[in-house]
Amino acid sequence: MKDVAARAGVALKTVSRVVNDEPGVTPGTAERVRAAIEALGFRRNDSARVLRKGQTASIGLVLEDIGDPFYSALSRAVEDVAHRHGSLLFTGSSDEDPLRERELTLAFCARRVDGLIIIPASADHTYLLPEIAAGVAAVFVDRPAGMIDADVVLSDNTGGTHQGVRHLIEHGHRRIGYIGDDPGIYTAALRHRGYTGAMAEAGLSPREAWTVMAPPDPARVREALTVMLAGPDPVTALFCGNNRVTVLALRELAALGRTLSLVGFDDLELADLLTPGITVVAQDPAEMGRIAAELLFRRLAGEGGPAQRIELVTRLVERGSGEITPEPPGN
Amino acid sequence: MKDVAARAGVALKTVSRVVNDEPGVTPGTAERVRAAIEALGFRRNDSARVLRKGQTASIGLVLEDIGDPFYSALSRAVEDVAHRHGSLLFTGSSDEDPLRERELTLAFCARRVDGLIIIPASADHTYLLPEIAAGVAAVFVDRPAGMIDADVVLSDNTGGTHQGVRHLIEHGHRRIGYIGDDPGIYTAALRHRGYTGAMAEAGLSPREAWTVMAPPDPARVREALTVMLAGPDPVTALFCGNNRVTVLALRELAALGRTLSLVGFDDLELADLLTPGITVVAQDPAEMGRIAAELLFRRLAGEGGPAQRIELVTRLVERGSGEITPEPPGN
DNA sequence: GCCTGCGCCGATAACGTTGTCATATGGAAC
DNA sequence: GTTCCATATGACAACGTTATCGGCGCAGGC
Repeated sequence: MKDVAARAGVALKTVSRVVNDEPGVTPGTAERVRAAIEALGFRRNDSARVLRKGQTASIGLVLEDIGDPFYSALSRAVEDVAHRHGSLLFTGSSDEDPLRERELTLAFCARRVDGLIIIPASADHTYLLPEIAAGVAAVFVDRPAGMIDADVVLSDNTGGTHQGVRHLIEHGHRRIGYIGDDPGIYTAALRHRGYTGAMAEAGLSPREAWTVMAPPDPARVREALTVMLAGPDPVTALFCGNNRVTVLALRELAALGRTLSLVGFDDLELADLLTPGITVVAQDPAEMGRIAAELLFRRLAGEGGPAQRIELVTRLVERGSGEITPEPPGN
Repeated sequence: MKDVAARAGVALKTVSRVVNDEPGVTPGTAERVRAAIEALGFRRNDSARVLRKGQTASIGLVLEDIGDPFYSALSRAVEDVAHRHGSLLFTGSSDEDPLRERELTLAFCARRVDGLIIIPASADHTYLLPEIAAGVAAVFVDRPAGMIDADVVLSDNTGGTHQGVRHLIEHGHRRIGYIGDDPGIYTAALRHRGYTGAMAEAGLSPREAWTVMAPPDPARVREALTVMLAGPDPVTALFCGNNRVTVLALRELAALGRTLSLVGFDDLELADLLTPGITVVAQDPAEMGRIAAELLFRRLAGEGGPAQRIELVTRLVERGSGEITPEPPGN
């Protein structure tokens, strides 16, 4: 910038004015400066700008795994909102590891991001308190923050699952299995609650062996299905607590040569092309990302008020309901 | 940092030393400094550090759409490599818009990223020359850079398609349709070449109406299929130039109530569960990302030498080959 | 002719780090 | 006791911007 000033025969500050489109520069001078910029291939160093201004025009997104379609859709929506606000986006995957989440988040803070969007892996976010006090905005998505009061955008996990299970019940199913994720995960626990609620509401008391809650794993899913399908009164339907479980269950069912009426939480690409079609409780990851990002930027623009908790409804997408086999005789 | 120094009764520089684990600080002093850091909730401002050191420990990734599974898998691999090298990752989606690609790239450069990984949307990357001269490393992925000589990691698009089409031919197909993306896209053009090559090699001369090259769009795919399936000699097999086309074709075929032997470029989640199974020419996006990122960091570590061009082989994943209907009698 | 106000521009001080060099301190060697 | 070296610490400049403020020229009103 100094070189540009020298070449254009003006002061540093004048170059700065031109670069930032500030008023108070004669067109002639501005033109000379622009020519010098062009000639020298000058580009402003945003690091220095950040240092001086205190605002970085960037936000950080911490999620579980950018490779997962659910999160990548969410990420894309966040990026679009950030772009509209002239912000760049840092992304990082925590792999569901609280330590890594913390590392990533603090690394973003050290870069002085203006705000954070976090899909929590940790149950304790008090480590963020100094940052928040220092002015960083944070919005949590998919799961609430741990031990601190913060904005959060959620899906109606319990209600959605309830609706999905009721759908199965209304189609005549009585023996319905449930495979969910690790119960330590917030969403997994809530969805499971939706299942037990819907079953209880219908006066059904599922066997203990029909519920499996564990990190998705082919062997475990296969074993769970084997148990559920054994004996004289096997399950006739299955609810899967997330898309990874759904995929594993479909694959293992195919391997076992069995089919079940299946409802899954989270939509799947191609779900409509499978036979039988898979009914799903769909979240809208893009909408979640959009809403969270917009809330973040409202906070950054100075919007006050207490922490918000926004819960989005899920949508039951019925596919191939006709395929759901009615309860076989004998029950 | 000044405050920390004051509270610990030491000079600024000593705090800096402690923060950076530099040698030459008595354990006692270091402990006092650490206590002050803890008490004040101090965290180093990396913007200032960047300004001073000239290295940002961050890289930028410009891709077409982070929401697309192919790119998100690639992105995840890049992130992992970056993490191993202590770097953070900026990501941005260009939406196949050259202007947006340029904007994003230059914004990353203004933040002084150490390096760039770019999936090009533009045919002219001369705008990067000043940046590269200034020391930014750049590796291109999936498509080569335009008008400049730069490292690039590619798939064997032509060879992969050739192999996929030959697979169909070996299974007895003679009338094979091709639906690809906009021929202006590098990969789309090369894949199409693989199709024409394989057909010619087998002495087949496909009708013009059996090839459609255009941005994926449901209506257009449906129309293309209608034409290909009309008349006394309809196509018996179809090659789809990328996963978006494959999905559209599957959907439209289902709507038309027809099935075709289908081979697609790019793998699909759940492709194994469809009936008939979909044979694909699989790229490994994670591998591409990993290799590109590792090359980038080698360049950043000072590795010289001419620009590299790395071409990765594709893998033909046969699924449900039994389902491929042999050429009907009459031909 | 002098003062006032306004529009353009420049000098200088920050922003929060780190690199360089100088200084203090203490112990070992003579 | 003096010299010397090593080690711990500090003062200060520099990184590349932007904010503040002041100066300078020029037009207009008395």
